Amino acid sequence: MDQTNELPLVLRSAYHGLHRRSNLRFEEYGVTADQFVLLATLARGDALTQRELAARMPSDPSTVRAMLALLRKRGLVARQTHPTDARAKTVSLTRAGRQKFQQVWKAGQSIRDQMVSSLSSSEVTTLVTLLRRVAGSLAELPPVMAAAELCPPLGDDRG
Amino acid sequence: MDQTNELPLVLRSAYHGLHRRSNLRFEEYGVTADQFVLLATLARGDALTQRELAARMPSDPSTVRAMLALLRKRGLVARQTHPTDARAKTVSLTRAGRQKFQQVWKAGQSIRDQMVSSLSSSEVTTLVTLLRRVAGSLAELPPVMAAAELCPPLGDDRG
DNA sequence: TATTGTTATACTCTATAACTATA
DNA sequence: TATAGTTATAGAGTATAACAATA
Repeated sequence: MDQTNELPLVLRSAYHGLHRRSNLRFEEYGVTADQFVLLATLARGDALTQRELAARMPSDPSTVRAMLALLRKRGLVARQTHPTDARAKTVSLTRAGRQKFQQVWKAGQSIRDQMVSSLSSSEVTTLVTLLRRVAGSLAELPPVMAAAELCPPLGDDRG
Repeated sequence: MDQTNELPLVLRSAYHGLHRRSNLRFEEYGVTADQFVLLATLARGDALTQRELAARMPSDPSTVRAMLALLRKRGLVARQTHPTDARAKTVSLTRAGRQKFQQVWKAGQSIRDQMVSSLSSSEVTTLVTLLRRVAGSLAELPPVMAAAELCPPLGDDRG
């Protein structure tokens, strides 16, 4: 029997559980689960432009902007003008932001442990590998669709 | 190397891609990805109470209530008073709701296909199995934690 | 007393469109 | 022309607390 039909719902269940539990656990630190993902992404690769940040999380650029406004107000992230591109701004963690990230990372350890409590370590590796492939498949629009939607049918194939 | 640390982020990436793509695809049908999950849950087990519905999706009861208000206004779901419990109300798909669900289910097929395009069928089975276990581990509060948070340390073990 | 659902309320995330400034 | 970011705006999901009705 093909389990493809069940994959979306079980993926949602797993993510929802993680998200909900993270929000509860992180509440005392004053950050949401999504804000933590932003902090974690900056901790991995500092001084990203807002668009790079959005692409890596992943999230929408305008969503990221709204999140950054909240985090900046709280002094956890700061902006600098991009060294070579005057349009762009780079974003990085402040000292307080790095500290907050480390605290929350530590607070989240029990959730990560819980999450894999019914998996062997090789199963964890398998799961990460398969999820990475799924994420990759869903990341960009498939070229066929993108092309089909951009180009109306042509009468001939000049050009 | 332990990949547990990466699991949350890659789980989020996969889910985010699915969610975003579903919202785009379902837009012409006037339903969101989350509303579709609600319709799908009712399609599987009709005449649920709102709490059962929330538990199965999974989602928060008050979130489900807000979603139901939107879907009821559009004639896709209807409520009946529970046969034996006058407090409760059961929710079910209307004729239009069933039809909408089938349309959107069909529209989502290409997303489900895309999602597993880089997986063999046995890998799909493995992924569903592992995700189901992760979802189960995160579903309820672990008894140890729940007990620890409710009960301050005792000086003796009477009772 | 505990539970189902409602009401009121608020915040976060998400996303689009029109716009400015720069490449 | 295309891109980075802002502004304004809107809607959806999430969640809590106080409340009424019922078990």
